[in-house]
Amino acid sequence: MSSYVPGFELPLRLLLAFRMLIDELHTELHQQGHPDIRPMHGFVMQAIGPDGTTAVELGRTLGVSKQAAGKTIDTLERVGYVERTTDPADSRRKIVRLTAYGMDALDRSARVFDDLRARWAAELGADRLRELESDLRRMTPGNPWRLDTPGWFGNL
Amino acid sequence: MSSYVPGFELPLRLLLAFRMLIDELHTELHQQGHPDIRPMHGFVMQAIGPDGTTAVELGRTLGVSKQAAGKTIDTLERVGYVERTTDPADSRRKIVRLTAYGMDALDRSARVFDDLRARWAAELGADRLRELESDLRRMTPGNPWRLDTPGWFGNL
DNA sequence: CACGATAGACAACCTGGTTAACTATATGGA
DNA sequence: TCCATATAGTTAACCAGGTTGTCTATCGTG
Repeated sequence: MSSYVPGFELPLRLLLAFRMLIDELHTELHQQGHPDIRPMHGFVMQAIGPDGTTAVELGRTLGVSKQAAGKTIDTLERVGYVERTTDPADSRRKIVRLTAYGMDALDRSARVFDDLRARWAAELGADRLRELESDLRRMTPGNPWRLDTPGWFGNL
Repeated sequence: MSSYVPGFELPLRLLLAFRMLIDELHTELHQQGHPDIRPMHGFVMQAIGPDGTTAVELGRTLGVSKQAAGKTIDTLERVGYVERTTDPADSRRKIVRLTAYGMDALDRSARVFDDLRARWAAELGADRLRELESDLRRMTPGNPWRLDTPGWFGNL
């Protein structure tokens, strides 16, 4: 709105900064052979991890029901980012694993984020950026790898 | 997941910080007579503004179709945050205005965000917080009142 | 070996987005 | 003045992704 309230700016700037980075990442990925990737996919693939996981476990990690996790896996499978294999040790379980294409998306994401961070460092100075990260780390204790973001966005 | 990639931390911390503020805001609001408010409502009510708006205009502001804006208005109307009145000057238009209850939600949000910012200042020091905000402002040029967040979240 | 727990699939439902089609009303130019 | 065009809002059909509940198959243990 028009009325300037200092307290409003902090959350909005944090969100804008996040959106900027995510948008730039995906513009890059779309040009680098990943036209179908969406921001959510990155979170899910991070949650799947290098060793694979199951729908139930993925649901717990993402903060959604196992059914919702199953649907998400369906989507990623259709795009070619994951594949399901049955667990030889337990025929109830289906292990979801990243494909080479999926791992490529994660590798490229890491590289793009590093580039974007370097751009921030060039603009702000390396010291200021480190301070910014340190301050954010201080205000958001715990590991940054909380991947329940899909569940969180769900009830926005 | 486990492999530490510096570039990944920045966006994740920005998002975590945003989520923390939003979650704390809504915990507060739920206890202050707004049990039905959801994060999205704040954005929409900000977009409606003190003078009211129409569904088409709101859709443009939020970055969604006029039909989606209409549905959102329905929801907010049901909860009691907005009311529709017909424009006497143009009988096609229906002006959507915040109710007193809706304005109360915005007022309380502003106060809670100010409190949260004060808590950050107490933890980080006022100078560091101002630097953090200044750095974010520098990296996210433009006004922070881009309210197309609902549309943006839509295709996450 | 039977029973409780677990993994996954399926169905029905909700929300909030989309596009398309339709009605009613304004508006501006011939 | 009248008609063509543009605009506001509603409705419908569809989609994605979340929910809960139910069902089957399999595991593991007492």
